[in-house]
Amino acid sequence: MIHQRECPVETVIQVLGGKWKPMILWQLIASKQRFNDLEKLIPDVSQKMLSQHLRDLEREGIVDRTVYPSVPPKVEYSLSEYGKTLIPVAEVMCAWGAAHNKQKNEEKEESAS
Amino acid sequence: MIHQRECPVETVIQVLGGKWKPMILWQLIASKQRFNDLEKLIPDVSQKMLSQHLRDLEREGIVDRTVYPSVPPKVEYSLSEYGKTLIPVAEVMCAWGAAHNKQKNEEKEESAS
DNA sequence: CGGTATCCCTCTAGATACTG
DNA sequence: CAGTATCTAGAGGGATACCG
Repeated sequence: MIHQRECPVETVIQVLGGKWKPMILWQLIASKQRFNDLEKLIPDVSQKMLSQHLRDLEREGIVDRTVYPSVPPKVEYSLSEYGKTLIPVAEVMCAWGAAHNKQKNEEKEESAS
Repeated sequence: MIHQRECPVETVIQVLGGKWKPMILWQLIASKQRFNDLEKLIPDVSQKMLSQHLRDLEREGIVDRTVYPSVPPKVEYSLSEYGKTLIPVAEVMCAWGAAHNKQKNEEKEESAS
């Protein structure tokens, strides 16, 4: 499938390539979350970046945003049906990334000995 | 396989996340290339970025750099055996990215009509 | 041929403060 | 609760020039 000059690998990197986007995606794969929940689940993210990344993912059609008109306001973010097509992609990336990290750690231990 | 707080998806994005890295990878999957060949194959890349990205990929063990001590100098870049483990990952990403681009184009055409 | 070195600019992300 | 606005720092990348 890699047969074009403009490789769409870049597309995936753009969609997933914000600092917190993989983490957000991973949390939403587990289950839908409120804004505040995501803030707690991803300790170091700022409100600004969380909001911005969620809006990016929403614009790509990956995340659904549901507003409940209550007081206090309640907003739920969830993986859309389309967003679920990203799960197998994320799994493959995750597997290679985990193996790669493991190998790099082993290299570090070798050089330390 | 997505079952940890620190999702290694980020690792893949870091490894492949330079502006020209997917393109470089794609060219090296096709066949080994000299520095100058890559410059021609990737029209808009600067020498600086090509060099830098190649060094990044080399450090990650994905690309092999072979220097032939001749005059004029000759350097060949090729995908390492380890680097080949990235091919299936790139294929999955490529497939999703292509489908995503296609869908976004269709949306644009709809709104234009 | 196959690079480095330097300068500059833009874009992302963080900190902080404020709001419906 | 769920954001937006503003300012700033730092990394990534481009242009240009030079080198073994």
